[in-house]
Amino acid sequence: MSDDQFKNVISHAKEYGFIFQSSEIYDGLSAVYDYGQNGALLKNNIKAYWWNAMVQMNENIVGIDSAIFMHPTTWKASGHVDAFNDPLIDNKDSKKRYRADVLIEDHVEKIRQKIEKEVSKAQKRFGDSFDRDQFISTNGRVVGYADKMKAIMDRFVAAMESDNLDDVKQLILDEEIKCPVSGSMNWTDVRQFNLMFGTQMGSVAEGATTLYLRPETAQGIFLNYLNVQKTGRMKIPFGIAQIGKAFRNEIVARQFIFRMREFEQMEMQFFVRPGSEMEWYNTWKERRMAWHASLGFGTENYRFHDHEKLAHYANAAADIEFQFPFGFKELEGIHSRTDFDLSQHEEFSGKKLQYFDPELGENYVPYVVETSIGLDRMFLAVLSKALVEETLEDGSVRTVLNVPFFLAPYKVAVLPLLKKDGLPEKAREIVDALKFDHMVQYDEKDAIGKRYRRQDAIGTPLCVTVDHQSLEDNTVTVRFRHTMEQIRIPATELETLVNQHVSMSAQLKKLS
RNA sequence: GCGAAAGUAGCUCAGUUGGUAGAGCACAACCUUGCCAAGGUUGGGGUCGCGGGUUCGAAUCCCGUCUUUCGCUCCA
Repeated sequence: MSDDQFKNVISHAKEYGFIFQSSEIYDGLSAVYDYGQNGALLKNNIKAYWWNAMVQMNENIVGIDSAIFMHPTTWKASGHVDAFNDPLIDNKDSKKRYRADVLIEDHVEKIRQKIEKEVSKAQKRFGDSFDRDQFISTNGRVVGYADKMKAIMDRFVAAMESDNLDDVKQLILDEEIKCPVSGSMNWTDVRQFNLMFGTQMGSVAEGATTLYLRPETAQGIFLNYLNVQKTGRMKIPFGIAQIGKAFRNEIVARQFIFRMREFEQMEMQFFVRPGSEMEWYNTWKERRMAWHASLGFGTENYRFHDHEKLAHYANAAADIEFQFPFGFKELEGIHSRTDFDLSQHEEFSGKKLQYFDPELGENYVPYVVETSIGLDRMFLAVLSKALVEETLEDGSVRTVLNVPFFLAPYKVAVLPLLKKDGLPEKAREIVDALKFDHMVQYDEKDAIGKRYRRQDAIGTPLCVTVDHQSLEDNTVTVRFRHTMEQIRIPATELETLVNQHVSMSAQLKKLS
């Protein structure tokens, strides 16, 4: 798919009330978006399909909804406080960005290599009688290098601890550290990006606590794992699912709703016996791929990407990548997180987070297999693949949102063929009969063909049209979005027909 | 954050060497209309992203800024 088609997706999303840029009347807020009237419905349906596939279909998976605010120690234990803080610097000539700490460490490493060079030279000279430790502590040149290394690292650590980023830059200038690409020292200031958003709880004057908006929903599950296990009498293996907002202060957030600073995750943490994690990891890879495939967008649009470089907590990780308009990108992550998180929380909280396994007769900290999908990315995946410009037999073009019926914002549109002769009243009766179970739209404006196309554009699967014959024999025509075909049925059979076509349960049956 | 491009009505866009803004579609009302973006009449909607500057006069030229897209970079 080309850039043009991606632009179509974005403008269609706005034109038909799916996605609006946040705070548009104030020129917008970078990389923040709002869901409109149709977008909210579609998003809720995606959520429901995920939630039902996880929680409703699996006896051993339960769902929770934890708070966005969490005790600040949570993020020390999880590693986010350390790993989400990088001092960054750009070289203005090469336009390359570096982590300042990496530049300095590389520089120190070069000095260390000089010491090694001196050592090996001396080793050759003295032969067997060479005493390495003594040489290092007495040779003037080597001692000078070592002192310099220590001085650089001390200064760097002191500067970082006191948040003195100006001195970090000055250190780089003093040491004449050059850009490996351009070879210049034309550096920007050092800036620190904390990827977590901070806020204050309590009065700032009286020593408020700094809280973070959670950068992932997973920790809310880990902190509640024993509560759920005990109150739900859960036996391993079991899972806890959650849908919720997470926040990351991304340096660059782009590509529409693909990478946003405020986003929504659908995560499930599956707690397993240590040693069985790889088996479950593979099981969940398969199950999650099957869930995606069930939407019918074509299996060629999905692929696994196995991670070679693993995060500090994982012993296996894979992404499910989806072919977005801008290429294959991560849609969902499946990670074997080991017992890292629970062990860290044991250590930081001083509370035991073990599970007693009655079959083995022993206590252990469970291992965790995580499935984590970005809801907004899922939304973008659905929208971008469903939006089609179809050329009809007569050469005209029809814009249609081919979303699976059970995900469509509105399920039925009820349309009086004419705006007179009692047809609107009859149509209203049908709306009133269907609205208890389904999102139904009523439309009497414009010609019937235009109304059909309007419904196509927002993905409504079924249009019910009321005509004069309807008043005589109580039959209506039903027009299907995907084929444009029409059938005439008694109005009394409408409810059954609609249920049969748009129900999510039929879809869930296919999945299991 | 750097570089490039762009920003005019809800959408897609036009707007000449600087002279007080247009089209199509969409929207609202009415008329017409028997099934796939029909026709007619009327109407609403824009301080041309925002702020400065140059000028008698700026959508147009200059500077700044915000937002978006693309590339780099980053990405648990």
